[in-house]
Amino acid sequence: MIKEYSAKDFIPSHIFECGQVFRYTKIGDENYEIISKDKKAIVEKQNDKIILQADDLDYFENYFDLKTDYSEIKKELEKVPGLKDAIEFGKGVRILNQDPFETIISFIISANNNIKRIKQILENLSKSAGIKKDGFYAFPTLEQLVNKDVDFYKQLGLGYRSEYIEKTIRVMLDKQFLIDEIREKDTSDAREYLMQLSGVGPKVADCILLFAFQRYDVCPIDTWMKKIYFEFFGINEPNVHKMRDDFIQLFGEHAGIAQQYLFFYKRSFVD
DNA sequence: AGCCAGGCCCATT
DNA sequence: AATGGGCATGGC
Repeated sequence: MIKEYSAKDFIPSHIFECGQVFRYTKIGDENYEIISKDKKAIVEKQNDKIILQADDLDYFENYFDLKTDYSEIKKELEKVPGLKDAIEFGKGVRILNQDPFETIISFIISANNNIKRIKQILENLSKSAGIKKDGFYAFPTLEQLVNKDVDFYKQLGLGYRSEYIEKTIRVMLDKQFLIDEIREKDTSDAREYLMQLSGVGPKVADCILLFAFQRYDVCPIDTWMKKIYFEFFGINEPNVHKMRDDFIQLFGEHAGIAQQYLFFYKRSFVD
């Protein structure tokens, strides 16, 4: 099925290459293939229209969060000194509604890793544990990973993160961690709950909350945000926790979205 | 060749 | 609560 949408506040390259998601392939100018969970879509921007092609359009309408008005959010954030350039640069960024399980596993793997290799590992994982669909491999489910041991992950190149994934899968299987519990908690409690998982620390927890639970009042502090901190506050702050608090105080309830504009902007100078 | 990557775990203080 | 060392692997 195929359907058209307004391209207001929607630029595929900004959405996919701002670091929130890994299973995408550029197939042309503002034309991307995206795999989420066990579904695939093709997205292309043509002038002021977004053309979306997928078997499950409902899923991807929610995935792209088409109901949220980013003009309002950007208007608020632009008032913060130092954000305007980054927002202008990444004006087509939207925060996706990603699958919680896939996001948890993906961002455990993302820790102290580079994006190119993260993408490769997630493809390896899908190919070797997910089911084959029409022309792609679905992301593995919890059930498909419960029988995998540490060596399985090591062979896929996960390195020392193999133990984290294996433990996390086991805890989920034992029902000591329930994804649905997260929705019931406020952001702070949800963050603590997520950090029970092996391989989930403050930064990964923030990414999961931001990318899979629409919690915008977080601020993932990675190596890039550490570099950006000095530009905003003029000091070299060694305490990551304080950095996060300072950013959230400055950016407000949409700090997580501000962080995405900054991450995308800062990284663009390297690539 | 050596530093770095969307950091976390664990021991120690 | 906070600090510091160690860590698999590969991109650049």
